[in-house]
Amino acid sequence: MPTSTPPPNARERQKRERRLALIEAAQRLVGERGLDDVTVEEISSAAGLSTRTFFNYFDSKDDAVLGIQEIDLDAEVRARFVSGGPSGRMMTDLEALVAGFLRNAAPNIEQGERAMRLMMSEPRLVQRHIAWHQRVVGELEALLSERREARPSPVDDDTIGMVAGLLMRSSALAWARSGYEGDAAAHLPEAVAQLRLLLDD
Amino acid sequence: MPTSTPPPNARERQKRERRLALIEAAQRLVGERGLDDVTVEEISSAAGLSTRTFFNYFDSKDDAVLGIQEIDLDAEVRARFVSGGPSGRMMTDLEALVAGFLRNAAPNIEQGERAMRLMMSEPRLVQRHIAWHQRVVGELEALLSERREARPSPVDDDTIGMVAGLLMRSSALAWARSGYEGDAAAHLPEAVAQLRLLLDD
DNA sequence: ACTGCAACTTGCACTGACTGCAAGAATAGT
DNA sequence: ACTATTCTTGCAGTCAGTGCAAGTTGCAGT
Repeated sequence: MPTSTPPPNARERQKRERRLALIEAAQRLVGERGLDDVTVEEISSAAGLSTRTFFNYFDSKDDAVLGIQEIDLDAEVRARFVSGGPSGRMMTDLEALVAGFLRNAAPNIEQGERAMRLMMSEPRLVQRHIAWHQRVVGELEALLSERREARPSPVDDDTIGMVAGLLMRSSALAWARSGYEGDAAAHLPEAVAQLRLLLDD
Repeated sequence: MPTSTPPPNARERQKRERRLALIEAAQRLVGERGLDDVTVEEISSAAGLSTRTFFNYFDSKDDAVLGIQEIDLDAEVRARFVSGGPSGRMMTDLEALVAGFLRNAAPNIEQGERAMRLMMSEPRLVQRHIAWHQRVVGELEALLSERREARPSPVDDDTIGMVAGLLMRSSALAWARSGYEGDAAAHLPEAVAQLRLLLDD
């Protein structure tokens, strides 16, 4: 889960810093007192910003706690997938794509890990996290449309999208189970293996 | 998606009728004007109840629109699963269980279909629907714990739960694609087939 | 360095989903 | 009919979230 390249100007830099500060404040306060006992006003204050500004950065309180950010996929990974690659087999290529998405799921590993820990005790956060996966799946479906030109698949897009969502969640859970070793993408093979094991049972 | 047996006394009967009335009002109004343009007050009014009472029946506005109800699984289906059946193979038995859940996903087929239709244009409803699936998965995990005594599986509970969720959603989408023929449970085999097809690709 | 402009912050007022409380109404049981 | 229990409702309130406009800050060009 590497961070993106530092932005070029002061505005962008400030934007990024403020974002991180809001996430940090949100995760800390929620970790101390629980999701429902922390207000947006408190989070904003702790980050030195106004409540109104908070909502310039995040759609909702839960998003800040999760550190949810814009979907950003490496252009090379993207290009390869839409051209029918890397292997030409849908399941294998889907794994590569999911790994690409997982690598950019949170601003940094620490905040990603903290979000995972908070999800263990806050069902609403899980739901919000899954909602984010759904947005990724929406992006994926656009890619699938493009890919169909190069390499049609007999599987419907909904199923592919849902399996992608499942793999993302499963990888994150495997990461948690490992004690947060490496990053979530590193645990994707494990998630795939479990899925195959179940289908064979 | 059959309805449950009519309840025995006036109180229960009224409760059920009010619930149906709230769902009907919610679905109609949201269908006409969109989710964000309809208030809880309007829904409650249309059903002849107060806003305060609305929340005695549903946790949220979205739940009413979706017609979400308590998870209710047939006792026989439940008993068979926890004792290691019906076939002894996890994937096959999971399918039977998912079919059981699907059969009781909405108060009646009409309201289930209307919920599906509304989800097509309201992403927030999709998310709420998936959240309900998560609750079902929570119930499933309790069953898996019990079943482990009778028949352990090498697959972790999270993966099993997620595949159950995927199958529920996939069946519902296949039902929609068929023009709402039969019920969602009837489309489960199709969902399973698509999943297998992807894993083989 | 100065200037104009675009982007961003903030305070403010407000909406609507949702909640706790208590009084009154409706059902259930004897 | 009487009593106990359950449910409805009105009310007051919280807080997440939103639109608006005035003020501030960065940026680019001269």
